[in-house]
Amino acid sequence: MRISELVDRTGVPLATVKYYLREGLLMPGQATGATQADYDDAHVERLGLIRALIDVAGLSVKRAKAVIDVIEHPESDLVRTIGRALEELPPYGGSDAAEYPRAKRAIEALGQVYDPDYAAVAQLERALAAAEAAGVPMTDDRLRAYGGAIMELAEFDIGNMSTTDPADAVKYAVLGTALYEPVIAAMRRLAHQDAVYRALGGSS
Amino acid sequence: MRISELVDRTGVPLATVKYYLREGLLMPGQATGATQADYDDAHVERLGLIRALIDVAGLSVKRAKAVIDVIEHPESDLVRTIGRALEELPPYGGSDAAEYPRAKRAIEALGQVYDPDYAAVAQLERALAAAEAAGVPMTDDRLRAYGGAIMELAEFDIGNMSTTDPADAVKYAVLGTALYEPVIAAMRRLAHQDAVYRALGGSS
DNA sequence: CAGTATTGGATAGCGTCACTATCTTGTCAA
DNA sequence: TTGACAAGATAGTGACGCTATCCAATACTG
Repeated sequence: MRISELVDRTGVPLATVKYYLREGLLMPGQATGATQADYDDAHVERLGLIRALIDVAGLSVKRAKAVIDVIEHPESDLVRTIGRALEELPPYGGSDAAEYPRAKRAIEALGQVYDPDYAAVAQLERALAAAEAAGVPMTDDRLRAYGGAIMELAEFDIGNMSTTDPADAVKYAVLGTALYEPVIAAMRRLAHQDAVYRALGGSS
Repeated sequence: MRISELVDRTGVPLATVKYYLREGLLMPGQATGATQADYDDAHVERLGLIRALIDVAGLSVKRAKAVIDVIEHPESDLVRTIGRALEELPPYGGSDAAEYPRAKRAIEALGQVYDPDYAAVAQLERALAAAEAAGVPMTDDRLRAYGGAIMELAEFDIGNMSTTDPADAVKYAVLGTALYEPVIAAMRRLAHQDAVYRALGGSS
């Protein structure tokens, strides 16, 4: 299809499609001449992915490109590849303190291995520090309650991951992380409302 | 304390503190003269909250102000007040479609009440649509697994909410939502890594 | 085959945002 | 009384994510 049809099918403005092409988020079409190129369903899908990463997952254009690059060119080492992609996902790590006391305590309380090289450790530290600074610190009780529920989530995710195709596993892991976090957040908010509603016996 | 001490204690640059004052995020100090004002621990705490909302929860300055306003001046109707604050939290709802088929199906599958007026319904719809568009659609299996785990989270949260002091409840609900979502996201990522690590038998 | 439309490619501009810097005027403290 | 600091106002900055315009080279259309 021509670029105008791609624009029509996705709803993404022409100028923006060209911008994504320039930035390397969208692969160029098959050139059929000096001023013409063919686009196909892969381009439609890619635009969907780009918008999902930018609009829903909240990534910047640059980080979205990094994530797409990782998915397109996975390394042989699965765990490292996924780790690399996850570092592009928000929240982003600023200065690396090399010391994450809150995160360390939490992780060890849950019986997990504490490895300060994981980007998520720094993320957890900052999230915990922020909650503390704002006056709603993490308690041991809550840590235990959250830990159990989150283990459930994680075990389902990992259990459903393809172990045969590494490229698929990377895509699943990265998109699963980036795109299901908003799903989980929304579901939690709804569950809160439901719980409050039931706690109040259905009255406003 | 003087403004310079506030700057030193929080690490927030002077120009930025003035900016927050201008924008109404930070309450003015007690004026002791035409060019002098006193700041106290409440100001230090507020700056911590502002940075937590902006840097960790990812709010814009304007939305952070809206959240702070709600916490400071809660209405009598608890549920409505919390709802108002939650709409300021990302991800933000764009055009209201009034029809949320994916979210409706999911919510009813979990046995909750579907009310399209909740902002979180639109958020869930967009998150589900994005996952679908990106090629990792929500399955019934996953919905059930997530639903159970998330109910656990929500029940703990609501169970620990103060039912006596409305102002406290609002603060707890809003900050709990805004600041614990990053905590949960980080914990899930770590749980993923832990699960993969154990699935691979400890080898890299 | 003339004429209009469309494309790819390049470049420049725009609006928002979150600061940041400067300047003025007043004031406190030594 | 002098020099550092403060408040308040205003303008500027750099990044970001588009968006608009131009141009030359085709491609369809009648």
